[in-house]
Amino acid sequence: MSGEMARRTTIDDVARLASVHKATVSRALNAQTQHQVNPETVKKVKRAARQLGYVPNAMARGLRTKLSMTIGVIIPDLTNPFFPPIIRGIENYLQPRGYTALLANTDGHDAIERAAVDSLIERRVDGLIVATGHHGEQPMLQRAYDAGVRVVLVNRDAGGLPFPLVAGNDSSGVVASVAHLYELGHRDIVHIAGPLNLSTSMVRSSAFAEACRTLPGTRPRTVEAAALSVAAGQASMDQVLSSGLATTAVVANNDLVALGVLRSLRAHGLSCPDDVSVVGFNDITFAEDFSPPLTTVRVPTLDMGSEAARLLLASFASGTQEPVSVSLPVSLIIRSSSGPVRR
Amino acid sequence: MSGEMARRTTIDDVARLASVHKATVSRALNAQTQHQVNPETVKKVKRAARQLGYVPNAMARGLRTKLSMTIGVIIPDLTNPFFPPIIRGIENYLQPRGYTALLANTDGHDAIERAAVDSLIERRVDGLIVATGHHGEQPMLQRAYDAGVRVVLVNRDAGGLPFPLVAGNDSSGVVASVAHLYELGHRDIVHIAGPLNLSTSMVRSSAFAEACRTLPGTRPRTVEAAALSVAAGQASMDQVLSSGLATTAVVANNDLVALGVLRSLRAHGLSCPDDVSVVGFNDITFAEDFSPPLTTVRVPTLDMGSEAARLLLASFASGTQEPVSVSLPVSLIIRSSSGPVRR
DNA sequence: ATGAAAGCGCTAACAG
DNA sequence: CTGTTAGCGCTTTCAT
Repeated sequence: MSGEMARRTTIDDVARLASVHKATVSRALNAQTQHQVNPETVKKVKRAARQLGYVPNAMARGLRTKLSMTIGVIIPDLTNPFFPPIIRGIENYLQPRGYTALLANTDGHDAIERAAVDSLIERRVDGLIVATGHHGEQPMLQRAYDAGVRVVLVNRDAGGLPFPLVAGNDSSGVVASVAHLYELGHRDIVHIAGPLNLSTSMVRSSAFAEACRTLPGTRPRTVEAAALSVAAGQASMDQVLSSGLATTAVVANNDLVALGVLRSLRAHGLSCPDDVSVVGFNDITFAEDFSPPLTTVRVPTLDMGSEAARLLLASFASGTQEPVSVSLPVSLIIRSSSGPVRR
Repeated sequence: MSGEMARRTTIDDVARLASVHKATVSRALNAQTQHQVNPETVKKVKRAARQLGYVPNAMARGLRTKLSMTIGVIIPDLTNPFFPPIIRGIENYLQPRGYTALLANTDGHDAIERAAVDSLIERRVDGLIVATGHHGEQPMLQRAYDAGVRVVLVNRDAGGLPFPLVAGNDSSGVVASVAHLYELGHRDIVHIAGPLNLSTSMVRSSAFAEACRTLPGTRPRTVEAAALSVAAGQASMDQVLSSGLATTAVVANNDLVALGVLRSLRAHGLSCPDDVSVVGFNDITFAEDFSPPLTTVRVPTLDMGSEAARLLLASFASGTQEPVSVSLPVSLIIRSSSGPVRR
């Protein structure tokens, strides 16, 4: 109806109403520089700003300061309950420090990730927190880094890139899982690994093999799931069951895969844990509500997020970035999906 | 180590390398204006841009064009599996059209939402998709609208504001739930409503009351949960059970609340559905994996998201915004948490 | 088909 | 303590 959209009020409008120069308005409205302005003037300026509903233009400011006060966060799959708490941890750290997180969801698709990184660089994010690390993306992240964008990896490492990584201590989690099953009498243990281009899959499957090696009498086996999804986990377990080989316990790469295992077991008329014990990884929300409640490894997701953010902002302050790796402790949560081996 | 961060390459750098004026570079690199440039020149410019790794500065462009090509998306709770699919629906529509979604998570907290909206307006988002609608936020959204930001609401309506709304047909879902329980012989049905400042809570609890009114012999009751969370659902059900009043079925405001009900039942040594049947709402991921698998109302979340985005972009094109409301069909998904009333 | 010039809204020297 | 000036990187008239 109104036809024209009213022009947004600018710093000049505020300056005019307050009868000062726009530079003074800028100083008065900025916490950093406010002290260089007469308190009376500050009050006058703020009143004018409020009266006009003035909201500074972040694009103009960023263009001038070469700072966007924005951090790009790249997530492989928002529908995996593992990631939202990490995001919250990141935001918890960022928000009080004046930074905003710009989320990009890649669906695990490489082309989407490329486009996302481009879009983030266009917006001149000051840094990047990347949860999609995998082997084969060197060029993309390297380009980001060359563009002056600091990078911190979270959860997953990226092959050969000298970026800091914040992750849970995956090995110790897997070792604890295997030991738990061993104590319950299990010897025929299958590991359903994730795609092996992910560092977490590699680390966990190595830890699995190593743990079994130290435990006498185990007959370990490893199967690689096609993806980190419920469907892929179910398909892998279907395959394990139809192989005919004895299997009394499963260590899954993560909870989604474990859930797929649970579904497969049910579809085959098998009981968990009476026929097969299952252990997951991550302790996602709802893991305790599955049928049966899932034994799994709890990872401190909130801390992972905030620690990654902390490392990133610290690298702004120091100007340098050392590839320190932070390893956070994990703990085995024993629920009902694991039990004594059937005799 | 390197001390200085290399200056980002600008359009002038590209112009110099290609031996043309920066205006020509701008035209050559922009799909809209590319046709006004000699094809040879375009090729030359693109080669230079690639060689320098040139990435245009979105802040500079936005400052000039007064378009950020960015849509703010305000979500109450990212850890609720109901919302990620909506976000994906939004992104699916936005991305191919050159827009980027800027996510803001409010944790259902009003102050955080206010800060988020401010931050989005500072960044000059072209529009807002709001999933946190509730009574009492008029000033905030009104301010956004006055600032030239178009708004579309999704899932929840906001009291009295003339913004388009995209939602599921909640009434029909509740009616179907109640009818389902009625057919199973249930008469003592409790509705655990969400906080009544949410439109969805109001709509669903009215529909519940109305449905029971048309069904002879029902003894309906309604309890209001303190929040839309598992914990609040569990607390409400604890309260219902300790009231001593007969209850054979529960219609929960959403799946999180329903999950809390399941936990409460288990804690009280009651069986679902043998002692009490439970119906949820939304059909979140994992609802089928709960113990027992949850009977619930499926809402087309992906479609809700993309439809909201479509409406928003349409309002840019038309220049006007009519408060059309889109109501999407829902369907009752019957699983194992509902069964015949115990006799 | 290309170049020249102006300006989006802001902050940061530099004066005074 | 405040005003002046310049310029961040881009697009868009307006010329030519």
